[in-house]
Amino acid sequence: MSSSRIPEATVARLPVYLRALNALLDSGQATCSSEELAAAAGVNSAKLRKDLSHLGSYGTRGVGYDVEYLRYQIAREIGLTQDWPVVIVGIGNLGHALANYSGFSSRGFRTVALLDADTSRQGEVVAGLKVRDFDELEAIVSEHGVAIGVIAAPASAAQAVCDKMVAAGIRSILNFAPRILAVPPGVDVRKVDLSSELQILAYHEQRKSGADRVPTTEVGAS
Amino acid sequence: MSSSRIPEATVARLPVYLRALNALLDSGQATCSSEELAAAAGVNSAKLRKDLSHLGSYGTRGVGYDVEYLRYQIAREIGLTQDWPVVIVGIGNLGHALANYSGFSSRGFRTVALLDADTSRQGEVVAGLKVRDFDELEAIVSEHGVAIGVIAAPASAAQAVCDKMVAAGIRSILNFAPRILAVPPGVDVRKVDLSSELQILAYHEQRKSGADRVPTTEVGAS
DNA sequence: TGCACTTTGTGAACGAGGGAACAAACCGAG
DNA sequence: CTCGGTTTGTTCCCTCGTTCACAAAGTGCA
Repeated sequence: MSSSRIPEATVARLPVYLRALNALLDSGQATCSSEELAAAAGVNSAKLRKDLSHLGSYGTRGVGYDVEYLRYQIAREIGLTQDWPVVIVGIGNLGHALANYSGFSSRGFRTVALLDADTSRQGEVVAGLKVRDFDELEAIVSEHGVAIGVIAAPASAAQAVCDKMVAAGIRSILNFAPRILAVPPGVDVRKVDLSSELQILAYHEQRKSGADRVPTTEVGAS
Repeated sequence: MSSSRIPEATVARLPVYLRALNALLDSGQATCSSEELAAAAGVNSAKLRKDLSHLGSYGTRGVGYDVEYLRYQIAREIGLTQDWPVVIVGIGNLGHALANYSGFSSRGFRTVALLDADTSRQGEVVAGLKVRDFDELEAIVSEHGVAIGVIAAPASAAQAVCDKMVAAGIRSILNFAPRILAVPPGVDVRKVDLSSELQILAYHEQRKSGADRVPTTEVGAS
């Protein structure tokens, strides 16, 4: 059951478990039960145990999980025991925030270059890195073996940036621009869509407050 | 089939359809087929049609959908025909980016206040709004009828900010801090987790490049 | 009007994910 | 060694979501 394929939903939760384990480790806890870890991760314990069972049997019945050991196993499974060089394209407001975000530079990920097509931004130093020209992308990818690219450019430029990234050999893209990206097979794109998230909240909020205003009782059969 | 409950997966895609329709409208297209719209939204046409069928029958067989009409219907369904006042708490790098992000201020959402507990940040003007003290949250929420809050504060402060928001009457929260938030029933939280997204990409990237390096053939039975 | 053609809306099969419940395994006391 | 208590790993079942395939409904032309 260990090295077969891990369900996508489980993969998406592994980073959450990892963060919860780090927090437990910081608080000095050596072992934890599935109940404890599940509470810290915001899921129920049955789901947690099933998720972990996809990686292997890393717990001890009657005892629980060794925090440090489990943390390492999850990190290894995700691939954080190796170093991932990352390139960020588009150093506007969002690009600045991402470059300075500690979660990006720490723990397995290393920002090796900040790029922008706007010459007025080039040369500026952000988070210890000088902003370089977008045309240098291919050279940088080759030099550092970059596999992951982050697009923080405006929507109008996103597809062009994406195409260049793919041409340069990048096969995993994190896209912050509000645009659907077309990529060839074998390239993964994950999008972080700020306005979509807000709109989803608005939908539910409308239904919450609308329950006492809009009756929706049009079912009155004659 | 129109006004019953809409599946969560469909709700999550409605903003994508809305954006695709806006793009079509900008390019001057008056009608579109499900195939066209699906391509623009990055889904297959069967899924698109089923999603739209949950809202009602807004298309014409043999013809397609009227872009402007469908756009309005989706916007109404999401709740974007009304105005949603929003408060952003935590005006660091990310808060700056969010405040300036056009997708937040336009189209139904209006940022009414930027708050920060750090006195050194207060008074600064960002995106036309002066940064105010976090303690003013409750007054602002009452005054503007704010239902949606955005947390861009550091992880260590996120839960405290969340609690204050809930106490002030906010029932929908968009959380950018890397921390699981505990909220009472009736409050919705959506999280945008930058480092999780990167880690998920890393996982898949590892499997892609690992296929020719790590054999994973430990199945050799004795 | 009648017919060929296009496109939507939906029914049904299929697959993935979630939750409850339980057997298997481990610990520690006596 | 045995037994009670605890916690994991797994099985079963149900719900939700996706995809296929097709009938229903419209258009335009002869």
